[in-house]
Amino acid sequence: MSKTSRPVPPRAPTLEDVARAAGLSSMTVSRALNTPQLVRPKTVEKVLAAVKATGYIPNALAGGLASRRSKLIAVVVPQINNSMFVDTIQSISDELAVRGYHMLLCVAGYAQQTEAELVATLLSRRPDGIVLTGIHHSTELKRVILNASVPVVEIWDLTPTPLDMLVGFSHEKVGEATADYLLRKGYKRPGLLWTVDNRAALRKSGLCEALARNDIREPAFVDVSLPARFASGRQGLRDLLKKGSFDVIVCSSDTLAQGAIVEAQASGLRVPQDLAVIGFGDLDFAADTHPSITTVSVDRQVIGQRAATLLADRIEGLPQQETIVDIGFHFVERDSA
Amino acid sequence: MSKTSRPVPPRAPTLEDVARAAGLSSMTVSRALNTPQLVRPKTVEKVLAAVKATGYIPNALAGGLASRRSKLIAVVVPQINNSMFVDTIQSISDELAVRGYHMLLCVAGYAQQTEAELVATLLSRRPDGIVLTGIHHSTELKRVILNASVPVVEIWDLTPTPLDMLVGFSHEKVGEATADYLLRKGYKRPGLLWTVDNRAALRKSGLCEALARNDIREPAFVDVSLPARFASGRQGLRDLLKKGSFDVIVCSSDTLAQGAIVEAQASGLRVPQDLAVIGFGDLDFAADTHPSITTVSVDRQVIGQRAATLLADRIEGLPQQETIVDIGFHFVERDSA
DNA sequence: TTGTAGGCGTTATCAA
DNA sequence: TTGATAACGCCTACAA
Repeated sequence: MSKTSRPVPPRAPTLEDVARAAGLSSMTVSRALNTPQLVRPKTVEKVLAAVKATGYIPNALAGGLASRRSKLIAVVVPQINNSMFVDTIQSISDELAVRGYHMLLCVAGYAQQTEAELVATLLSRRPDGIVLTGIHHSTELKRVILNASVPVVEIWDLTPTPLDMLVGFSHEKVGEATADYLLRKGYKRPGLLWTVDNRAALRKSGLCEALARNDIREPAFVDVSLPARFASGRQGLRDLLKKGSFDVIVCSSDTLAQGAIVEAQASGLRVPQDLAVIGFGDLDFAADTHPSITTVSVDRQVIGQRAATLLADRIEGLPQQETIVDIGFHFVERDSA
Repeated sequence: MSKTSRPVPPRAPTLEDVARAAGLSSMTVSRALNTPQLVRPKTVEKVLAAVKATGYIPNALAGGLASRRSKLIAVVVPQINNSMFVDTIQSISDELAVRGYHMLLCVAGYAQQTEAELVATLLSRRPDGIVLTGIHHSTELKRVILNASVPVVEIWDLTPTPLDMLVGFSHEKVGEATADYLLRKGYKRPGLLWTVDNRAALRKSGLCEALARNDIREPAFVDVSLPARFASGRQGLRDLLKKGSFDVIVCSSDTLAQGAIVEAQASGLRVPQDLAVIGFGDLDFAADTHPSITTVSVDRQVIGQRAATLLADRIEGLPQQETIVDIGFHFVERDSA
């Protein structure tokens, strides 16, 4: 009165179970699933039927262990809830999905120590590739990652000496382009509303040095904590206006610019006549605010798409052209400055 | 003249390598790393030294295969670049990190078919738990997921019959609360600016039915595609104003509300005197726009935090209280309505 | 085109 | 407290 029929297997069906059901060897089933072109069509059919019958779901842990390819890409970003990065993350995810990879997403915060530790634990998943945000990493992280000899793409920055591959643009040049615009438009008294992160700092120094070369000395600025928010833009402008008088406010992101514009208007200043405002990023609202925001456009989706493509190509041994990609940027003149 | 010294092992060091370096068995090394309290302190020291010396990084694929616990949580969301979800994702990620799990993030789009397929491939990673957005899933998805008998948390919605666990709130009630507010404030001619997703639809029907019970018939509305954007708010209001005249515009998100407010102001309407606007979500800018946005506040971070906690507790066999969590919401009266 | 043998790196289990 | 052995489920390599 005990084990009469099936003892109800509590464990998930394996390749072996499918093979048994199909009257084949497990190896043939594996081939039918992964490289069907190497298997007789009729056999493939049998296998697929058996898969459906058994409810088989492959075990990628076992597969990855055996094949040494996990089909996993680890992505490390400082923050998710940051308008700058979400679009990039989404496009990485989309492109990876097309290529058959899954995305392991890790939020590192802006502390280097944390990033090094995170990457170490991520490597235990044996990802086929890693995406890192930025190019400033602790030596510990570099050591670990180079030692693992896993393909890496750094994004959102530019350097002639990346760890491996890179997709980004020059933040210094963004700063310079902004300075050029200010000079061309005849602005003389700029004020800065600036978030405190590495990339923003580069844009700031590019801007300030270009201004200095034209005899405009270090502008007054207000630091803003991350992520950039509308409210910080409003508050930041209030703080800035206490420090002096300005004809233009340059913001390290459109979100701050949007806040600054509203704050200016709320305090009776006309934008751009009384106070001009410049943003960065060309976020989706920038063209539609009132006035629309003069800003620097960066294709955040392309960054993700190219990064994912670089990794997948490298992993799959496909020929690669450039592995250092400057996606550039362009200045967008609108109504706010 | 060949293999004199180390033949440079191209493969990553394994437990075996560490064991050799420490003069122990691999099993002891494994214990020292995972359950140090079961190993003599001095032995643990030796192991840690050997780990550092060899540069050992555990292989979670092998570990997961052997232990049947992957320490991986799969998270499925419709979109990342959607202000509503990012905060939840970030808090899931944060909480999971604390608990020692990694997050596999998948973007499903809003098509059910896609979600079912995605989850099937996700299950091949043998995640210890899954987070699904919403409660509307294809029967295929339900079958697959129940069959896998993996802990599941559905988020951002409420139902007495979840697949497993659930953290959310009632969208119908949000709609009703909004209707109550409209009635209390004496608004008679509402117009709707509404995104086309399941949850928004629930809020809409909750709103419309409550209005109907008070003899206000189905309001005019304009559909907006996802993700909700500032520009859609502006354009949407233009479209809506062609359909009739209104004393209040109810938006399915604060982002739309922000756009609608700017559009109203740009066309000479005072908010709220000429036209009131109500949003949803209490996004970070809602309190600081001009006028500030009357909206419904939802703690998006708590959703993520609770979801992660529920999963981790369940996985680790910890006692659980409620597995259906209504985090509620509250109406926030500000200046726009 | 299909099958066999062996190993991927870890942990569960039992023994010492 | 430590070690030996046998899975875990799949894929590489080779053989038929």
